[in-house]
This record gives sequence, structure tokens and C-alpha cells, in this order.
Amino acid sequence: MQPFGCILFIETMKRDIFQAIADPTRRAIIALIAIQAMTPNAIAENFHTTRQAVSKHLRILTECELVQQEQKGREIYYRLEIDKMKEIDEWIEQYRKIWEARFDQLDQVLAAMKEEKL
Amino acid sequence: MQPFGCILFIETMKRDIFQAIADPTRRAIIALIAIQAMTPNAIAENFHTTRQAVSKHLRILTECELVQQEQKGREIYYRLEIDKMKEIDEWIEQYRKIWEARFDQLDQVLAAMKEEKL
DNA sequence: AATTTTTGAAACCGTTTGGTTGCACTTGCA
DNA sequence: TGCAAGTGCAACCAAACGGTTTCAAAAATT
Repeated sequence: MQPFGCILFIETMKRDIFQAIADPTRRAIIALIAIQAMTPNAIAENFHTTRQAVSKHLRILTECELVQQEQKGREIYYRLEIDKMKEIDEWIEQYRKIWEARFDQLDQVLAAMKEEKL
Repeated sequence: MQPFGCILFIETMKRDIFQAIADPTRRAIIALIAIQAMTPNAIAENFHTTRQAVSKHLRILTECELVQQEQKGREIYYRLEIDKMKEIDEWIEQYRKIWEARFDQLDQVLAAMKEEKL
């Protein structure tokens, strides 16, 4: 990679969303704040880790834009950027097409079997 | 964790499917064999890594049952277990419900605005 | 029977990950 | 103005990851 391009890459680098949801704790955080925006302290109360560890997870989720911050006084509320989840849905979509196609084939087979019985 | 439970856990342990799809190379492998079953050698030809590295990826994909082996002589064909992908779809489903609900709300707002204009 | 092909497993290595502790900064309140 | 609360960041650490090289085993070919 070129030196200048590399610096630019680091600056604008976004974390891979699939890597972000790979960690079970992060998926739990996502599930938590999907209901309502929460502060790091409030989130940490739900896990057996330190607040700082949660903070690091939130950083990763923010880096890939899965989560957005809202400052309210000295508290920071983190909320899920639900639209970003669509990226995962778009990826799975191509495979959904495959299993739906298979299902249709099975449907045709079953229909053919029914036909045969008549 | 208890000592005995732990051993059992290791034995029956299945790799996390989200951790499996976190790696871009593994996602590429999944995309490749979704079209048709392939041997490790054939798969490796598509990447800038050694065959052994691909073999390790296939091991991980097999461990979480995303992939199945079919021995044909001395060749082993790996094929995608498409049904396993539904697990990811089921996970994203709960969030799909949220953004679809939001979309419906927006729909109602737009309808109300239209009403107002009349 | 000897050799080639196809493959997985083991050992090793540098990097990344997820966690902790300690510290610094900002905000709200006495 | 002090002080507590809420937060992020840096340094450090063990474990996991992704890769390579080397080796062993089984099936096909000669």
C-alpha cells in the first residue's frame, strides 16, 4: 500500500461490521440498546465486565457506525443505528434467494408427487 | 465453569457462526462454494494464500456446520450448508422487525402530512 | 511396488483481540 | 471553588487468530 494512501486509509478506516457483531458481548449490547438508548454505565451493569471494557466495545460499534452517541449533560447515551443492520441483511439476502429457490424446487417435487398419486 | 461441564463443553463445542463469518476470506469461500461444491485446492486457487490456510478456514466453517464435506476418491468436495445461514437470518429478523415498524410509522406520518395538505 | 496427488495436522510466529488497572478530562452540584 | 459522577484513553497482559513451513497419511497413477 502507498504511504499516503495508507495514512488516509487509517484516518477514514471503518471497522468491518461482521467483525463487530462477531463478539457475543457486542451482540448483547446491540440487543440492549435496540430497546432504548443507554449510557455506558447502565450498559455495563448488565455484564460481568468493567465499564471500560464496555466502553471499548462501544468504540468498536461506533467505528463501524452501528451505534451513535447523544451527549446529555455529562452522560452519553448510545443508541443503535438500526439502518446499519440492513447491511448484514443485504449480505444474507443473496443466500436467502438460494434457500428459497431450493424450497420452491421442493414444492414442485411435492406437487409432482401429488400429481403422480392421482 | 465446573471442571466436568467444561470438558464436555470443549468436546461438543461448536464454533460461533458469527465469529466464522467475521473473516472476509471465509465469507469469500462461502460465496465461492455457494455456486458449487469445490475442493480445497480449487478454492485456494482463488486466493493469495496457501492451500493450508484455506484448509484451516474450511475447518472453522466445518466446525460451525456451515460447510459439509463429500469425499470423492482422494478429493474432498466442500459444499455450503445453506440451511445454517438461516441462523444469521433469524438473528437479523428481530432487527428487521424494528426498521420495518419505523418505516410504517414514517408511512403514517407521510399520510398525515398528505391529509393536512388537503 | 514406487511415485504422485490431495489433503489434514502440528509447530511456530507476529498481530489482533478482549480484558484489566490507572489516569485524565469534563460536567453537575454542594 | 471544591468535589463527586460519568466517561474515554493509554499501558499492559494472556489468549486467540491467521498465516507459513514442514511432515504424515491416504488414494490414484505409473
